[in-house]
Order: sequence, then structure tokens, then C-alpha cells
Amino acid sequence: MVQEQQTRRERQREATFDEIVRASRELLAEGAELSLRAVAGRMGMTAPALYRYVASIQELVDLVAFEIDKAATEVFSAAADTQPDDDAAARLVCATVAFRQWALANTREFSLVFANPIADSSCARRDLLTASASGLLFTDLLHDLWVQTKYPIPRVSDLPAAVAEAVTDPLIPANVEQVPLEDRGLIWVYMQGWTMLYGVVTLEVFGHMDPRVIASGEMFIDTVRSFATRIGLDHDWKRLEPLMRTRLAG
Amino acid sequence: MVQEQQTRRERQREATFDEIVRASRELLAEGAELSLRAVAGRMGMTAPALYRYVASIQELVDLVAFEIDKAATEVFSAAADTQPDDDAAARLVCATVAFRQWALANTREFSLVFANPIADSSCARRDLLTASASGLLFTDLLHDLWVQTKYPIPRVSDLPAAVAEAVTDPLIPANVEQVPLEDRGLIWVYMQGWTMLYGVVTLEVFGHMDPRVIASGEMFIDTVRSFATRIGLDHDWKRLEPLMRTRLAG
DNA sequence: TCAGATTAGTGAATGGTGTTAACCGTAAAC
DNA sequence: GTTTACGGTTAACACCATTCACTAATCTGA
Repeated sequence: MVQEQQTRRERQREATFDEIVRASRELLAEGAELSLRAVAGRMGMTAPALYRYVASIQELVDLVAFEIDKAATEVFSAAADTQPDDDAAARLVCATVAFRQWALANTREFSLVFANPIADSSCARRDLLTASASGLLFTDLLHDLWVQTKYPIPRVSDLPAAVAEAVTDPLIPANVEQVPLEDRGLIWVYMQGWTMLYGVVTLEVFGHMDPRVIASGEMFIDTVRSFATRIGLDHDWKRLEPLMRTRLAG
Repeated sequence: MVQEQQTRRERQREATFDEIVRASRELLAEGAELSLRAVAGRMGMTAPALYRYVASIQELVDLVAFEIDKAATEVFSAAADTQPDDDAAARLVCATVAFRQWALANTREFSLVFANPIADSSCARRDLLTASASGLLFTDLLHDLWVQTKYPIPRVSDLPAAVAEAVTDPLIPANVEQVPLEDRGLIWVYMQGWTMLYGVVTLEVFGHMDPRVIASGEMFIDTVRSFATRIGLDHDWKRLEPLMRTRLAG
């Protein structure tokens, strides 16, 4: 279609664009700082040339963060796929563990994607956030579980006004087209879960927690169990906890 | 005592030290970046002079973070003190709300104190963390509540090994000398609460949440309620929630 | 009291950062 | 085939942390 009649220049441009984010991610993975000079140097260019592709270093960071999120989501998704389709609970648990393990193993990447202020509310930034891949994955997993088990969710009419508005017309990542308006309480449950997960993992990544607790992962397990009861998985916990622990160890 | 026979130089040095953190906090409050040049410039000095007082910019940041934490804790403590001594629940709730409001009003300070990686585990850093004033306040408030209501806490013997170790010999801020070994399950409850509180507030501060939910504070309220049930305050929630909402609005 | 040592500051310099401006050759467009 | 736009360059500016050599003031001990 439109893709096919790409001019040579456009293809070239896109290729360098890809190389920019690739070089950036390599730098990050090597533990180096992300800087225009470093990125440019790695591709045999000079720093000012990058301004033909990004308007500022912040835009580059946002771009890279978006790509990292996409790539990490592949990992989480693969973790979920180790479990059968009809076992949504296990799939959710495995993705959650994968998220935590990835965060601890790639702390600078985690900081970039999940601990980066969105304060300035620049349009580009918000758009990227809204399309967050990991957000979509976890809402999907939670939705799948709900379809299978129909755990209790609040009625939209019972939610506070601001929340009702947010779940019926969400800006935050959520594949909500598929879920009918009456069941949007599900989004609220998702937000609750995400808040809890985010809390433990960020605390662990930043090291603001007893190192022995971090190493053991007990607070993470405790948090997941807490949310598990919230979504009616108590009866299943005897099975899910060992699964979690093996996943954490491996 | 020792203080009195301070030599002139020592007094001078301490005064300059205080001025450094004061200037740093002023910069932060004005929304400027914290840099050696800026701090030195504000005090009519040059940047290299600051190396007589701190070994690196990171050490300055840690120092300032420590002082900010101390000052902020005064604010949280004052919020608790608006409630009578025998109403530990209300005191805890008010301090919690104060924490959240302070974090949202002073996001860069919050990031400095609570979203700063402790990765390098430099001794100085760890020591400061262990002496975190806000951590001490919240453990105290939770302890007071427990003394008053004796809400259920896990037995240390029921806790996972790593957790038991962490609560009997804590590195993380906690005034635990006063609480006997059998009751150290309290520390675990504290860690759970802190994790939840940290999760919401950090998510809100970084803007990784629907702006309408942030503005309304509903997720924050929801999280506090969730923890309130955890510490046996369900029966009191009818009273505590309105208190929270007035505090959030004011 | 006075010499020697310690201390708190300076200016200059190094090497790093993001960013802007002027320029230039080459590839695309008409 | 001429013109235009693009993608790169170099040079420069304004920051940043940090180190070094040096100076002037203060403290210390004989």
C-alpha cells in the first residue's frame, strides 16, 4: 500500500531511526549512560546529526522507553505463554513474576520506562504512554481471567465519579473496546492491581527495602497474594504460590 | 560540654555546612536543578570550594535528601498532632494524607528522597537511610495504633525465614527497640503498609496514572482503605474516610 | 610570640553534557 | 539540468563535575 511506494530516502531515514534506538538500547544494556554523543559515536556519527531525527534528548529517551516497554512486554507475554490458555490465573501470575524479575535485572531500563515523570504532559509523551504495551498486556490478562472466573468487580455506578469517568473513557493504556460499559469496573480492579505491583517492584528496584526481603522476594509474593484474594483466587493460591516460587527461583 | 569549646573554625565550618543544605533546598524549592555551581553561586562561592565539605555531588544530594526527609517529617508529624493522642487511627490517617499531599506538592523533593536508587550501597548512604525520619514516624504511629487496638499481627515464627530475620534485626528505619521480639510481626505489617502507600503516591507523583484519578485522590483513598481493613480499622472507616476527604481537600 | 601546619577559599584546566548555527555535498524533485 | 531539500559536518556556547596548584587566613605547639 502506502508502505510500498516508500522513496529511497524514506527507507534510509527509517533505517537510521531504528539504528538510533538500537544503539541507545545497547548503551543502556552495557550499563553506560544514555547521551547523544555516545549514541552518535556508536553509529559513527556526530551528536548534532541526531537532531535531524529527534528534537531533544528527552524525546530520544521517551522513544527508547517506548521501545524498551515493547520489547519487555514480549518477555512478559512469553512468560504467560508457558501456561495453558485456559489457565488465566497461572498466566497472569507468570507475567507478573516476569515483570518483577525483569525490573530487578534491568533497573536502568525500568527507571526509564516506569519511573520517568510525565509531568510536562507533552503530547508525544502522553500518546506513547497511552499506547504502553505492558499496560495492554496486563489488562488483557486480567480480562481473560475475568472471562474465565467472573470474579467480582464493582459496578461503574458504585464507583466515585472521577473513577467512573476514567474507566469509561480511559487515557491510560487499556484495551477496553472489547469490554462493555457495564463491566468497566474491571479497569478499576486493573488499576488497583497495577498500583500494588508497581509499589513493591519500584521499592525493590530502588533498594528502599530491607535487602533480605528483596532477595527473598517475600514482599512481592505477599503483595501478589493480597491482590490474588482481591480477584477471587484464594482457593487457587495453594497451587499458584509454588508456581510463583519456582518462577522466582529459576 | 564538647560543644562549648568549639573553635572558631569549627563553628564557621558548621555554619557553612548548614548554609550549603539551605541553599540547596532553596534551589530545589524554586524548581531549579541542584548543581554544585548553582549552590556555590548562591552562597557567593565557587564550585570547587564545596569539595571541602562534600566528596561529590552525590554526597550532597544524599545529605540534602536526608534533611528534606527530616523537614517533611515535621510536617507529617504536625498533621498527626491535629488529632488527639488517644486516637491513633486518626493520627495515622492524617500523617498519611500529609505525606501524599506533600509528595504531590514537592515532586522533585519526593523524587530525591524516595525515588533515589540506593544501589551502590555506599556506607554513608545506607546509614542515612536507616535513620530515615519519616520511616521512624510511620512505624511509631502504627505502633501506637497497635498498642491501642491490638489489631492482629503475624507471629514471627509464622513469617518466612528471610522476613523473620529482617524484622528481628532491621536495617530499614524502625524504632524497634521498644517492641519485644514476639511482636515484631508488627514490622512486617509496617512494611506492607509502606509498600502500598509508596506504590500509590509514586505512581501519582510520576503521573503514570489517569490524571482524573490522581486529581480526585480516589486511588489513594482506596489504597488507604485497603490497608485500614488490614489493620482492623473497618469498623472505623465510616469516620475515617470523611476525615481523609476533608484533609485531602484542604 | 612566632614558626609551622592545617584549613578554606581561589582560578585555571580537563573532559563531559545538550544544543544552536553556519556550512556543504549529495540525493531527490520538477 | 537546475533547484530544492535533506543529512551530515565543524565550530561554538553554556552548562556540568572534578582535579590541581596556589594563596591567605587560622589554628597549634614550642
